[in-house]
Amino acid sequence: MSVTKAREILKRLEKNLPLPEFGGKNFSPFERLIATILSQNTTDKNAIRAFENLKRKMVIKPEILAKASEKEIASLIRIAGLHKQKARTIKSVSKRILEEFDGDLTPILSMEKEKAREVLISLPGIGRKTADVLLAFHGKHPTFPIDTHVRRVSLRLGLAKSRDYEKMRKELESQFDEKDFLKAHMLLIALGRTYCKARKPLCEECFLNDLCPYGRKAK
DNA sequence: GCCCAGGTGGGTA
DNA sequence: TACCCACATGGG
Repeated sequence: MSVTKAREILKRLEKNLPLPEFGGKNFSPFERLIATILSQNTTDKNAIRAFENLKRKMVIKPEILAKASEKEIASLIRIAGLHKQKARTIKSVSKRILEEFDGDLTPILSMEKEKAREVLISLPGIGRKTADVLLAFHGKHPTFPIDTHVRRVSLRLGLAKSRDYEKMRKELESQFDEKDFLKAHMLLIALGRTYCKARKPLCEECFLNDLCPYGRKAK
C-alpha cells in the first residue's frame, strides 16, 4: 500500500466519520493510562462510567491509587468488566510509577519512542496497545496503536500485510504522518465499528469500497 | 442464551 | 513464532 493511498483513505475517513473523543484532550498522561486500562476488552460507554465512578471517589494520581484498597477500586470499576484484574493492575502500576518514576510519566513520554515503549511495557498492565495509546496521545514521538478493529480493517484494506503486532505497527507508521497517527487510529476504529464489521463481508455501501481489495467495485 | 467489546499476562508446542 | 486461555460485566 502506498503512502498516497493511505492519505486518500485518511482523507475519506475524516470526511465520512465523526472523530470519537474518548477521554477528550484534558486527561493527564496518568489519567489516560487509567482510562485505557479500564477500556481494555470493554465498550467505551462502560469504560467511561467506570472511570467516572473511580474519579468521584478518588483523585486519579499514582500516590492516591497506590495506597487505595484494591477491593474498593474493584467495586468502583466493576461495570467495566475484568474488575478484579484491573483493580490489581491499577494499584500495582501506580505503585511502580510512584516508586520508580517519582509519580511522573512525562520523562518516559519524551524518550525516543522505541525506548519509551520498552519502559512502558515493562510496567504491569501496560502491553503494546496501552503503551502505544499513551504515546499517541502524549508522546513526543507518537506511535500507532493497534487494537482489534485497526488490525482487522488494516488487513482488509491492504494497509498492512503482516499479522504480527510490531510489524503491522511499523507498516502503518510508515504510511501516515506522525501527526496523524492518533487520528488515523481512532478513525479506523470508527470504520471498523460502522462500515467494516467482523463477520460482515458486505461492503458495497462503504465509502472506501473502490480502494479495498475486497470491495465489489474494485477492479 | 450467545457473542463480542479500543487487551494483558501466562502458558504450551 | 503462533496459537490458547483466564479474566467478567453489559448490551445487542
